[in-house]
Amino acid sequence: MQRALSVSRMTGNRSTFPEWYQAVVREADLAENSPVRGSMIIKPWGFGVWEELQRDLDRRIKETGHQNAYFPLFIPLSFFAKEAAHVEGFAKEMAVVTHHRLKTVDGVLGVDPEAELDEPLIVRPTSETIIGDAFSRWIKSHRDLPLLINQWANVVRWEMRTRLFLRTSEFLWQEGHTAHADAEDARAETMKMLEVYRDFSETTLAMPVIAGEKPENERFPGAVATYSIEAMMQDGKALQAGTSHYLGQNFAHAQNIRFQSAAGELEYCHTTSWGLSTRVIGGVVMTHGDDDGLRLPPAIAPRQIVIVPILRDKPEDAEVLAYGEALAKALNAQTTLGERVRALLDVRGARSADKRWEWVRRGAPIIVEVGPRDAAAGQVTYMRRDRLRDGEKIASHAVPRDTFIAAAPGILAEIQANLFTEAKAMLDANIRTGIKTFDQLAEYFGEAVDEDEGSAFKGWVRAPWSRPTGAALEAVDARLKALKLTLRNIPMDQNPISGPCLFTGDPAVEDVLIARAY
RNA sequence: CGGAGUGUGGCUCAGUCUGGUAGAGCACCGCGUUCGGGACGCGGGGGUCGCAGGUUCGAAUCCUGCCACUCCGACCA
Repeated sequence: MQRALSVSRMTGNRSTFPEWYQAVVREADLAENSPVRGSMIIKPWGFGVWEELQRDLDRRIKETGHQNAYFPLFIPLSFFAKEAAHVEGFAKEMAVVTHHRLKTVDGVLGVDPEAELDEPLIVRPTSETIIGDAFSRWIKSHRDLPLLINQWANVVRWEMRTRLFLRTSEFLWQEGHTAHADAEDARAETMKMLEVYRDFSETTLAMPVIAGEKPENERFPGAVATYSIEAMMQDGKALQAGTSHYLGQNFAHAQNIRFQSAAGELEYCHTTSWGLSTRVIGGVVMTHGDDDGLRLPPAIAPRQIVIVPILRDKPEDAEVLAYGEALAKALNAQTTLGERVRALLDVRGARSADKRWEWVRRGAPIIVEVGPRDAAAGQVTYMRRDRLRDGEKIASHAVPRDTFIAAAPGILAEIQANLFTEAKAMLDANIRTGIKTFDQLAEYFGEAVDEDEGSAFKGWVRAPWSRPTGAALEAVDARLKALKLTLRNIPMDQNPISGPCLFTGDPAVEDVLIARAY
């Protein structure tokens, strides 16, 4: 039997994992590279996934009291320049608009040198500055606070090296921006949205994560504190899947975001920002994909149940189609995971075997076949994408039609839970504790990293540390970098201190996560 | 921007060393037989061989320069 993909994800050779990832993205019709360097085309099936998860996250954002708005794509350079650390952090990765007109000279189309802008415009890499500017005008009184705004937008960061979904020059995301009267309220907001991301990731994406605070060297430019959720991919590397920042009064000072307190004093706001991007689609691929392609959690599958009719260009086809249509209708009338079931009868004129495998590669959670025999017997034959194979054999189940209709919402919920459970087991089993010294860490991850061979699966290490800062932290970072490792975050859920600092030998204050990362 | 590799039809690649009418498999179109675990036969469409120069009677092939992509670094959601 031919396999769905020509590359396997689990070969023991890490260098093939990126190839497997790209194969799944392509074979599942999620996205493709575009003619524009580093920018991708998100295809209908991939964008459908984005729309489903966007709808779910948008609901959560609104339920926590935020309102959507939209701010400009272009940010005046002067706006950006107001917060020093922010400028420094993004200076190397910005797209800049300098002209507003083209001109044909000697038959060659080029930029009109006379159309230079007085002030360059930055294509937003993030919108703290342009939204902060609006906040400075919107906020007058303590009665205007908290101001809770979110926008869905595209942003551009001029990355050196790009990968579909995981890192593209242009990507889609939501960015929340809020202003508060005091630090306590702003910090509570930061933590609240971190928790929204954690729950969204685990419940909707079925992607288990570790939520925690980023060490100071990994902070968002201009932030006082940065928090992240980190997910473990099937190659053991960490993917930062969402971030939430407490910005203190840094941006408020830079942009004059002030309010008059109840006591009549002028005070600077405390602000936050938080974002989650199309990157999580890459995370879903690398969390749930297998050697047959993508496996989508039902909550974000554009089609949760795909019915493939077995057609033979014969009169009984009409009966099969009618049977399939009635089945789709009955399924769509139900709810699962709090929403209408999304079932599709695939009536395209392709061979049914090809259609079935296309839906396997795309990750449709349940694939149903209905043929003349099913129609005659009043039954359906279905397969679950999360448990497609029993060894080499495809595991399919024939059940009475009404039984299936009644059971389908529950099966979808079970698939959703099952994908999470599988991924959670993988995460839990691969966080190594008990490493006491840096030498042990180096030994564990392999001191010499062969660039061609890659290295075997290692997962993450969780170890006590003394939370060094400044130059001491930079030294730690440099030692880790030599092992291609990074500090991921300091988990919110802390264990009792199990020993001295892995790096310095000083008394530890907490655990930190160490991993190779995307 | 550094290191390595690759550019030949939608995809995977052969052909390049040794210059001589651009190929294969899959995909696509037509017809027929099929269809319940990735069909088969016959016929067909589609490529200025990454781009620009050069050498030559003749360049996918040799030379020079450039570009793009992939992987590994640096950067980063």
